[in-house]
Amino acid sequence: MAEINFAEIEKKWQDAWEKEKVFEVSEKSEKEKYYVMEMFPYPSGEGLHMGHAFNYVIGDVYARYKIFKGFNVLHPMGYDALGLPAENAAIEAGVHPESYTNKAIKNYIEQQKMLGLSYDWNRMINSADSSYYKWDQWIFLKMLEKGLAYRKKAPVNWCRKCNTVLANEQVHNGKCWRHEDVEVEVKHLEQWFLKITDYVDELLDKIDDLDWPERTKTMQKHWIGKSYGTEIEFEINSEKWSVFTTRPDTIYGVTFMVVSAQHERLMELVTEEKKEEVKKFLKKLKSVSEKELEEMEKEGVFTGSYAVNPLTNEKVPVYAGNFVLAEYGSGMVMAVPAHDQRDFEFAKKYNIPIKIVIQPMEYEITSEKMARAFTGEGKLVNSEKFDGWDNKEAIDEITKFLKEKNLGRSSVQFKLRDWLISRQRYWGTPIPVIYCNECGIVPVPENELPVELPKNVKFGKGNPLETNEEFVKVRCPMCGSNDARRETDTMDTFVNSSWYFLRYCDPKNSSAIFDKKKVKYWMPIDTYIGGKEHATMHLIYFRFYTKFLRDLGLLDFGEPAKKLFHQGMLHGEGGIKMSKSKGNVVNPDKVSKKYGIDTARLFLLSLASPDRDRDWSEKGIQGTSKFIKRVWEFFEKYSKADMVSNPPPFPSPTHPDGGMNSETASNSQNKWFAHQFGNSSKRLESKLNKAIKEISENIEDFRYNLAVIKVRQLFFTIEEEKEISKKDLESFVKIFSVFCPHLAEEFWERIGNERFDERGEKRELKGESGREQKFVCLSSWPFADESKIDEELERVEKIMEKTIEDVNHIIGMIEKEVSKVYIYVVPGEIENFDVGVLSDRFGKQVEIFANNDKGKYDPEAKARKAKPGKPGIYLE
RNA sequence: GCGGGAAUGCCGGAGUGGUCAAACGGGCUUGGUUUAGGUCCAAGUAGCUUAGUGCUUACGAAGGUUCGAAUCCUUCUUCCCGCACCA
Repeated sequence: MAEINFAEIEKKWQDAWEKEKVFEVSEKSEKEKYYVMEMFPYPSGEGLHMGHAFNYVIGDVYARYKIFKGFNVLHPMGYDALGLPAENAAIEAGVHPESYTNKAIKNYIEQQKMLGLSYDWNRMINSADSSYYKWDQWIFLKMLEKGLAYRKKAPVNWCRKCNTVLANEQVHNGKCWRHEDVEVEVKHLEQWFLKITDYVDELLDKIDDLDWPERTKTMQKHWIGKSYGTEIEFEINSEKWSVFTTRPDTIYGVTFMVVSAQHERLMELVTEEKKEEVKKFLKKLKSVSEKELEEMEKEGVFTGSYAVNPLTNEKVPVYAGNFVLAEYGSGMVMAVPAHDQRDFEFAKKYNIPIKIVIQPMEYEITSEKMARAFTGEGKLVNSEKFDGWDNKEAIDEITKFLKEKNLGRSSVQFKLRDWLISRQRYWGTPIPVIYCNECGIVPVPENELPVELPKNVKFGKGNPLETNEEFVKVRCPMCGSNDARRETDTMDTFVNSSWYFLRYCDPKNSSAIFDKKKVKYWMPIDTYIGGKEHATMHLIYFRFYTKFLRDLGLLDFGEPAKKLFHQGMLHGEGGIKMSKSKGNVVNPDKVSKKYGIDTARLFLLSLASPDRDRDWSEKGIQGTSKFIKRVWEFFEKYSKADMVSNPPPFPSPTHPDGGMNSETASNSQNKWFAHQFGNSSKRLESKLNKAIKEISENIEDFRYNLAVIKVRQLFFTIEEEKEISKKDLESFVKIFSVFCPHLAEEFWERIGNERFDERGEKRELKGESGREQKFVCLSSWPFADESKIDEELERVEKIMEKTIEDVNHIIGMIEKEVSKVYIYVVPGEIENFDVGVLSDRFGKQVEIFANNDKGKYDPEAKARKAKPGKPGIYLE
C-alpha cells in the first residue's frame, strides 16, 4: 500500500480553499445566515496544543455542517492578545510584549491553518492592535458619559520590591512571585469600575431564555446571587453603619459585629490602642483573592469600637474578620452566634457570649450546652415585644418595625459586584482619561482615540506606563493646561473579549465600532463554543456589554449568544493535565506529520462526547489511523484498476503533475469511472439513508462521537458491497468531509467532481456554482430519504447475525469436529437465509431446511426448536 | 469554605425510569493468512450452567422513592471546573 502523503494533500487543499476564498463570507447573500464561533484564544508563547485544536475542530465540524445545509456561515477567528503573560515575558526575558505577542499570533495562525479550519481569515481580529482597542476606549467613554464608569477605592496585592500591584496569579503563598522574601501587602487604590450592577436584574431574568447548558445558567444565577433581606442601621462611634442580613428575626441575638478586613473604611473603626494589633492582623492577609481568604482559618481581631444595636441599645464589640466580604452588602455583618454556624465558631474562638433568641418547638436549647448553632425554625425568645413570634413571621414583622422607627428597611442584595477594570499594567488597553489639576477627570476626546500604548517603557519596577514621560505628561483637552497627567492604568483584558463577536461582523471599520446593518444581519451568535471555565466571568461580561450597546442604540437585541456549548478538557496521556512543565503537551504539528491532521481530528471527536473531558492517547490515535488508511485504500483501489490501462487524468498525490495528457483526458471522465460505479443495493440504500438521518441529528446535537461511529459503520457497509452508485459514494464523501476535510476533498476530486469537463478540458470556474462543484465542502448535504430505510432488512440482518453467533457458540462448546451446519427455519423466513453467505462465514458446508420439510436431515430433532426469528441448529 | 459538575468491563466510552446495561473503539486470548513481524480475517473476553439456554453478579459507597432505578431523592467518598488581577 502506498503511504499517504498527508502533508501534501493537506497543503494542497488548504491552499485551494484560501485561493478560492471558500470560507470568506459577506452579508450580501440570499442564504440564511448562521454565526458559529469558538472563543478566541490568548496567543500564548507556548503555542497551540491539542486541547485548543479540539476546541476549534468542534466548531469547524459545526460550521462545515451548516455550510452544507445551505447557510451563509460566519466562522471567524481572532486573538485576545493583551494580557499578563506577555508582560511577564517582558519582565523575565526582556522581550517586548508586542514582539512576544506578534510572534505568538503568527505561530497560532500558522498552526490553526494546518488544522484545516473553515475560518474567514479576512475577518481576523487582534485585540492588541490599536484599531481594535480604540473601540474599547470608545465604549469606555460612552460608559463614562452614561455614568456607568466610576472611580472608587479597592484593595490590591502590593509588592514593595516590585513597587507594583500583583495579580492574584503572581502571589504564591502570600509572597511575591519574583521575591520569595517579600510578603504581599494589601493596599487600597483608586480604581475604575464598570457598573454592571445596573444591569443585574436583566442579567438574571434573561438567563432562563438562553439555550445554554443548565449547569452554566445555574452558575450564573448563583454568581449574580439575588437575595432578599433587611438593611439595619447600627451606630458605631456616633456614625451610622448599615448592615445587610437575611435574618432580621435574630437581631436580638447579636453579640458582636464583624467588618471585613479588606474594608476601605476599616481604620476609621480602629481605636488608637488597637491599631498595632489590627495592623498585625492585616499583614497576615496573603492576597486579595477570595479563594485564598476562604481557605484561610477564620480569624478576627477586636477593633476597639462598639456598635449599638438599634433595638436593644446594647453595645457589642466590632471585630475585623478575614471571612467577611468587603464588597458584599456593606462589608459588615451582624453576628448571631446562637443561630449561625460561622458566627458560632467565631464566638467560641474569641469567648464572645452566645445569646439564644429562637427556641425550637420540640426541645430546649441553652447557650451553655450548645455544640453548634441552631439554624432551624422556632419561636422567638429574649426578643422583647417579639417574644413568642414564629421566627419566619418575625422576619417581616421586625423589618416593618425597623422601618417605622427609621432604623432599617427591606432590601435586595446581589453577590454580583461592579466590575473592577483598572490594571496597573502595561499590556492592556489604556484607559482614555486625563487628570487635570484644574478640571479634574477629563475624558480623552473621541477624535483623539486611540490612546496608543507607547512602545518605549521600562519593565520590572512599578507600572511601566509611568516610565514614559511623554505618555504621562499631557495637555489638558479641556483647559489647555500643560500640567495634566494621563491615566496610566489599563483595562482588564476581559473588556476586549466582551464585544469582539460584534467586530467580526465588520472588522475593518475605521469610522465606527461596527456597521449597524452588518451586525443586524449576522448577530446574534447562533452557536458559541468555549470552555466551561468562563461560565461566570466572560460569559456574564459579554452579556452586559451587549445590553449596554443595545441601550446606546447600536443593537436591537440584548443577548449575544443564543446557544452555548462547552467542550471538555483535553488532558495528556494518562489523564494528567497538559502543561509545558509536565512535558506532556501534545503538539498538533507533530501529530499531523505522523498521522495526518484529519486522523487527529477524527480521533479527538471519536473519543467521547465533545462536552466531556478526555485524555490524549497515542494508542488511541493509532486505531483511528488504521481506519483512515482503510478508507484511503478503498478510494485508491477505485482508481487502481484503471491505472493499469489508463493513467489517471488528475494529478495524484504521488504524482503531483503526472497523468495529464490530452489523449487520456479526452476519454470522458465520467465514462472513465463509469464501470466502477453501479447501482447501490437496497441494503446499501437503506443503511446510507439511515446513516444520513442519524449523523445529521448527531452533529446538530454535538454528539459527534456517535456520528463518527455511524460514519465508520457506513464505510464498512460500503466496503462490503459489490457496487455503489456514484451519487451514494459522493454522499459518503460529503459526510466524511466535515470530519476529515482534506482527505474528503481529495476523494471528491478523484471520483470525478473537479477540474475537468466532459471533453477533459480544465474547467474554468466562474462564480459560486463553479466553486460548489469544485469543493466537496461547498456541495450540499445529502438528503435522507426515509422511504428507503428498510427496518425489516435491519431486523433480518440481526437474525442472521444472531444465528451465526449461536452456531459459533455451539461450535466452541462441543468437543467434536464440525464439518456441516444444518439450519431449520420456520417456513415464512426461509428466504432470509442465504446458504452462500453462511458457508462463507463458517467455512463449512451449510444446509438450510424449512422446519416442516418432511425430507430434511435432522437426526436429533433440532427442527423442533425453530421459532420465528430463531432457527433450530444441528451440527455434525 | 462557597457555587457548578463527574464516577459504568482490562481501558476510552454509549446508555439518563421498563423493551438490550456495556453500542462503538482500544487492549488482551485463541485460530487462520503471511518466509517472519506488522497488516488483514474469524471467534472469544464477569461467574456458574446448557448444543445456541438459564441463573447469579455488576453502573464510586450506603440508604430511600417506585410494580420497576446506572438513570429520580438523601448522605458520604474521590476527582474536575470556577471563586471576581490567569485568560
